[in-house]
Order: sequence, then structure tokens, then C-alpha cells
Amino acid sequence: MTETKIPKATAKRLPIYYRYLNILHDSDKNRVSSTELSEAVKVDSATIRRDFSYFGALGKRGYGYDVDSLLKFFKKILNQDKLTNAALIGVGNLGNALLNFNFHQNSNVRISAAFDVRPDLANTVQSGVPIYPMSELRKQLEDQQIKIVILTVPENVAQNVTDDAIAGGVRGILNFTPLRVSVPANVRVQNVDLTNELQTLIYFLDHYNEEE
Amino acid sequence: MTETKIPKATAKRLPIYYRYLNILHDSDKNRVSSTELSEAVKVDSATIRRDFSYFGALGKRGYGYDVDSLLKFFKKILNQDKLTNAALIGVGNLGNALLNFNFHQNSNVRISAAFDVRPDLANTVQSGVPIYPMSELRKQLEDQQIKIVILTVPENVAQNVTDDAIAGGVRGILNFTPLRVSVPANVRVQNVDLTNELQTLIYFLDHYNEEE
DNA sequence: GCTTATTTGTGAAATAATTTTCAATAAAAA
DNA sequence: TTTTTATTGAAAATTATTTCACAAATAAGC
Repeated sequence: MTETKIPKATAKRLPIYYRYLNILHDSDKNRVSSTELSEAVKVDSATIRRDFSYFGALGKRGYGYDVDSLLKFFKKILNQDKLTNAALIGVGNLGNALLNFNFHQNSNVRISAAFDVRPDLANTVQSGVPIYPMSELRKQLEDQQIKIVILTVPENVAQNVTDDAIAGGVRGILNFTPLRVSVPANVRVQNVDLTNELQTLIYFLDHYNEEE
Repeated sequence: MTETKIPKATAKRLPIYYRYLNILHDSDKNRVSSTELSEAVKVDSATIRRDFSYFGALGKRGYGYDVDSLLKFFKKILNQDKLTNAALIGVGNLGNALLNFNFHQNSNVRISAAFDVRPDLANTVQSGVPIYPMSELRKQLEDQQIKIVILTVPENVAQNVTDDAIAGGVRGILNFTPLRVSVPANVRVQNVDLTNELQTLIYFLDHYNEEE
């Protein structure tokens, strides 16, 4: 795998670039400069050039970057040329919203299965996604070869559910619970903690007055 | 304001510490070491000590940290000793989920007003929060002195709504749209981009096999 | 074809964040 | 009381990331 290890900070920006390239493509632009990209995605142009350079010389001096080939390149890099199935665990409020949202636009990620403890939800279909009882978690993940889960369960069951999911072969977790779950080294967790984000925002407001 | 400017990376971890201190407090623990904290919040213990040290000597050598005084300290720092009102703009799927969630547990942030363009939503109450028509955005933000908004509108109106909100005195934006909105230097934006997070996760899975 | 304007890619410098190390000190044990 | 153990705080080292600044390459205009 791991062609050349790109800095983590760069990796996190790739989807941002990818998204904007799609927009350019859709509006039939065929070239773009790092300066122009910079304004749209709010990342310094030198950082963009540096980020791109980890993948080789993708641009042309005096010209910029060819939108189509850059887009094709990032599509590949980000695995957006294949459909990735993900499972959602916990169909509460937030879970439901995510089911409905389902990452459609510009993304080849799809929630293809969901799980919940509530007996009245099990074996129904919500927003086009089949809901399975929690007891089938491991089996379904295995059978459907799902490697990514979105965790929207109550905090107190988060670790157990995580352990189960990993037993079912999961390799990546988008964790919406405030618990920092423990996972083996080969499993990746991306935390999305809404309360945290708000508190951080408040902190910045009170303590950093100007600038980024 | 700005007592001593703390690194951004540290600031983002403060709510994580705060949250775990609350848990310790609730379970009547009265001391905690950086090592113990480290395991719970998954941050290296040296990083934790370093983070804390920006605020002075909060601990005691050979002993650790006193949970209650540390908690009290962070509560103050994070402004959690007062209630902060926020407005939610865009009561769609995600907006609704957030209204319902309303940041209750352990957080003194409350959504006290919401806005939507849909005429049938205007002047109703959802999950205990009054919904105003979008036309009243600026006025209500001013009147209610709301400094923080949660942006869950469609991307194509995100910039306009943002401009309006800022005209109404907003200083911080939790932005759930994929658009990187433009704001003046004294306004802070915290982006939460779910599609991005998933794509980043997929990238890491495919390209970084072991370790953090 | 020559000249000028653009724009990349990248070394080097600057900045930011993490980690190592260890002296100092508190608490617990002997 | 003395010794041992635990644990912080801070300096220094390391690692990661961003930014500057400019040569090299190309495009566009004349």
C-alpha cells in the first residue's frame, strides 16, 4: 500500500481539494492555479503546492494544474473510483440524520447497513438502508465485508460495540461518541465530537481575538 | 482577554480533558495523574503535562492533580460556568438532529434559537427551540445577543447566510457545510465536514497501515 | 523568435507540536 | 526519620508542518 508516506496534515486536506476540483470540473474549467485553489479552499497556496508535490510533479510551470487530470488522480488516490460501503451503528437522532444524508454528493461512500438495539427498528428499512438487530452486527459486517463503521451509539456501549465491530473485521471508525475508544494499532479512529467543537470554538472566541 | 496564547493544538484538547475531569468528579475520585488521564483521553501523558503547564503549575509533584480544583479551573477557562446561547441556522435533517441533541450533557451550550426558510417551520417550536423565519436572522441575533451559530444550511446559501449572521454580530461559526466560508479576521470558523472525515478515514485505511 | 508575465516545485528558514529527559518534590513505606 | 517510589514541571531535543522566496519552466504576447 503506502506508496510514499504523506504527512497526516496533507492527507486531511486531500478531500477538500478533491471536492473543489469536482466543482471546477462541473463548471467546465480546465485549468486552475494554486492561488485560485487557495482562495476557494482557504489553504495557503504554498501549502497546496507542497501537498501536491508529495505525489510528484502534477502541474505545469507558468500554466497551473489541469483540472481533469488532477481530478482523476485524486479520485484514484482517495478511492473514489470505487464505491465504499459503510455501516451505521446506532439509529438514534444523529444516526437517522446521517442515514438520510448518506454522503451522497461527490462521494462514493454509502451507508449500506445500519444496526440498532430497538426491536421495533430491526428488520425495517430507513431511508433506503436496512436496519439489523445489534445481535447480528458481527455476522453482517463479516458477510458484507464492511470495513468502515459510523458509530452513533450511546457512550456507555461504545467500547463494546467497537470491540464487536472490530471482531467483525472493521478497519476504520468514524466515532461520534465522546468516548475515546480503544482499538488495536491497525484500526483507525476518526473522532467527530460536536460538543467538543463547540467548546473549542467558545474558547477561541474568548481567548484569541484576531487572526487564524 | 488572551492571557497567554496557548497553542491551537492544546486548545483543541481542553474540552477533552474537561469532559474526563467531570467523569472523575462524578465518580468521586479526587486525584488523577497525567498517566491515568492519558489512558482515558488517548493523549500522551507528556503532552498533557505540557498542555496543563501553559496555565501554570496546576499539579503537585509526586501526587498528581487535584480533580476538583483542576475541574474548577477548566470550567472557568472554557467558559462552562456560564450558559452560552447559540443559534442553529437551517432546520433540515442534520439541523433537526442537532436541535434534538442540543449539547446537553456536561456542556453549558444551548441552542436557544433556530432559523429556517420553510414557511411551515417559521414560528413553530422544535425540540423546545423557537424557529424564526430566515428574514429575522440578523435582528434576532442582535436582539438575543447570540455570538455563536451552527450552520446547517445548503451549501449554495452558506456564504450569504454567513454574511448575514456576521452582520448580526456573530463571532463564531460551527460550519457543517462543505463550503469554506469567507469571514473577517475577528470571526472564527470551525468546520465539521462529515464527507471529508469519511474520505480521510478511507485514505488512511488504504495508505497507512500500522500506528497512529 | 524574442521578451515578458505566470506559475510551479522545492531548498531553506521559520514556526508549531510532540517527546525525551531529568531534577525537584510529595507521599508512602520502612 | 529515612528511604523509596511516584509524579510533576520544565528545558532541550526531536519531529512535523508551514511559509518564504526564487530558479526553472512554460505560456502568451508582440
